[in-house]
Amino acid sequence: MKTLDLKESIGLLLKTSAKTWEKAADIELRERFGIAGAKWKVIVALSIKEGITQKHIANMVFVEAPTLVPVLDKMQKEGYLTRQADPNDRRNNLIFMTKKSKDLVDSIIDCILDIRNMGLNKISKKDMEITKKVLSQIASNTEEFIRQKGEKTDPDLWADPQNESKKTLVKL
Amino acid sequence: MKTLDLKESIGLLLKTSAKTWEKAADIELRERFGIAGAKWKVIVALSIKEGITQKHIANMVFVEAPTLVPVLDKMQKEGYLTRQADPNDRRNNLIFMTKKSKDLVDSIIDCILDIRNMGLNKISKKDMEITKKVLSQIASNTEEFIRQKGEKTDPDLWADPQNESKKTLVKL
DNA sequence: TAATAAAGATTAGTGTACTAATGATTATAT
DNA sequence: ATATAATCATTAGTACACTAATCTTTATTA
Repeated sequence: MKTLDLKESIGLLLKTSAKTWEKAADIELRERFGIAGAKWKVIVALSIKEGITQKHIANMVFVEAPTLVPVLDKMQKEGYLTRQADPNDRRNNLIFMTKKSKDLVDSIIDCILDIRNMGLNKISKKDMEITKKVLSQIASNTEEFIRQKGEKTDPDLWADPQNESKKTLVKL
Repeated sequence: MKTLDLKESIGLLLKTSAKTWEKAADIELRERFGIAGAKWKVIVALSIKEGITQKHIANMVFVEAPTLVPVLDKMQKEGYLTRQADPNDRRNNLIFMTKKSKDLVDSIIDCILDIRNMGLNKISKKDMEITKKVLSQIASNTEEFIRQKGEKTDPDLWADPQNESKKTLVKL
């Protein structure tokens, strides 16, 4: 019977470092602003462009639309954003920031940059560039594989004019 | 108001590549053996050492003990493993493989290696080494940060004699 | 030894994320 | 022009992962 060191599994390595990073960010954002979970990403997305659809936000933060619904519900209830019917296309909800979230944007971005500095401590710029390239290639390889298996892989991402083609993602 | 390119967020890059990798692995394992989700990791963990506690398996696959309970329930019902009371410490459930899962081990490991080859396509050995080092450093940085914030970070991992000290994880 | 603490498995509750299906609306095509 | 297809938001259902709390059993300690 063969055996395999789970600690050598790339998938687990990716998963654990992603999980730990997210937890650190969550702790800090919660401590400074009481913002938990996926909320900060929505605020940053809206700081880039307001009055966009829920689908559009979902693409920007790399989740499916239904995942976002309860998040937006809660954020709306807590006064971070408003939903407004699109007069030009009544299928759309257009999302706008409130003063409460606009006032937070700069501090949140500062916080994210602090977390980034902390997380990348002792890592050279060059090594980080290589890592980004490798992770993009991994994402590209596995996405292509999934596509070949006939399943979908955030296809709206490439179609979305807000995101300037596949090249942009690979640069990630 | 500041702004920040979400595509430059390390956390999101880690999360998306981890997610896509996991999805690819899930598709392939499900297709070949009908094994979904976290099951393969449990089988690989047991192939390393049988008759271990649920807590021990949880540590090996980097999840909390309660997360594993329903997974093991299902695997037991499907005949992949058995739970046996530990005669020396009646708090423990010792987990053993069945013939059904033993017969699968070699094929599962082959499959994991195939997925690894696919996922790492076009990535040089050297770049991958650097990436592993960087991801380990990121995990180490963020874990240290979380610890300083007074929260726990899989502490059992360091205490577990099966894992040879912190160095092992960093080598990940 | 008796009280207290710790540890393993579990349950309950929450959050996150997915797919599939639905209803409303808009686009496309015959 | 009308039928068909596609799109957005949402609901329902499933899965997974976490924390907190409980039960049982074992360790520690006063």
